[in-house]
Amino acid sequence: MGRKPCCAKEGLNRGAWTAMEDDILVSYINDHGEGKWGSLPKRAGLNRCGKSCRLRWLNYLRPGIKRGNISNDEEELIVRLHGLLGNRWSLIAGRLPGRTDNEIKNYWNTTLSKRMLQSHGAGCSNHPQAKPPLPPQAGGEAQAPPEGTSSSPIRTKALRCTNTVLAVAEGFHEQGRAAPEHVAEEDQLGDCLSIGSIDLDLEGIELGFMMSPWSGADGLGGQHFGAPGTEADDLEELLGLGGDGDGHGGLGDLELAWL
DNA sequence: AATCCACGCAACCGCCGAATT
DNA sequence: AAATTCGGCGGTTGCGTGGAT
Repeated sequence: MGRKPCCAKEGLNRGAWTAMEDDILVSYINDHGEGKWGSLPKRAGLNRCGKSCRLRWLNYLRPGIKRGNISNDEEELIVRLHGLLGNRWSLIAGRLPGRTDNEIKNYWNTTLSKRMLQSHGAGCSNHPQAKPPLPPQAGGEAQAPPEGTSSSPIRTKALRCTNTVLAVAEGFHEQGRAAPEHVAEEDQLGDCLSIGSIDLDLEGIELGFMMSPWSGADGLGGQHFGAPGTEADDLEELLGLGGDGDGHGGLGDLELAWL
């Protein structure tokens, strides 16, 4: 119900994109902008599925894409963010301007996961096969915070932070938001920080996730938020979610703890 | 020189939530 | 309010390439 039939089974081109297809897609999007992926192939004259067009554009053709040569800073950030967020590739990619979720996912699966295994052994909780921190449905409720409490999960929606937003412990509320959609919803942290040249924002990090046992047990990032087993209340206080809603000092502490 | 194998990457698939009708 | 469509995400697959045998 509510699901459109798969468009990829009706004689459409599949597999690797040709240079001509790329040209058509790029010129069309340059003229008409992104969006309307479902009807784009028809309008652009491409014999491709809309999803395929979107993927090609986002992962390869979009301006500003960095390809290859992931720097040490970026790699370190990926490891840290993966420790915090798990396999939320789009969320991680949102913190790495110019990088795509697909690239980061591939990089993790091919390079970093092996390194993690080597350096942490087979039991490493950051292995990609590790369970996601918060199973969305009923089975995972045991780990989820109780409903109706101030620690209900914050929605995780990847938001790009391509604009430089420098937020330090002092006065970050006055700093500009990176994008209109960053205008705070009440359940979002809505804060950015910067590591070197890499901008971060903490929007959408699930509190429940950060409290999940495996994210901080032996991983590479979670423990920076506090010792494993940190009480939810402590984290709420740390994040300023349970108090007066200001969250000012807590986030400052958080940043310091993380960095 | 030929074959095999492992690796990296691009692309596909299925599902889900948001938006729209 | 329910049904439908759209956009996006994460997992997986398959192909091309380079190194080893």
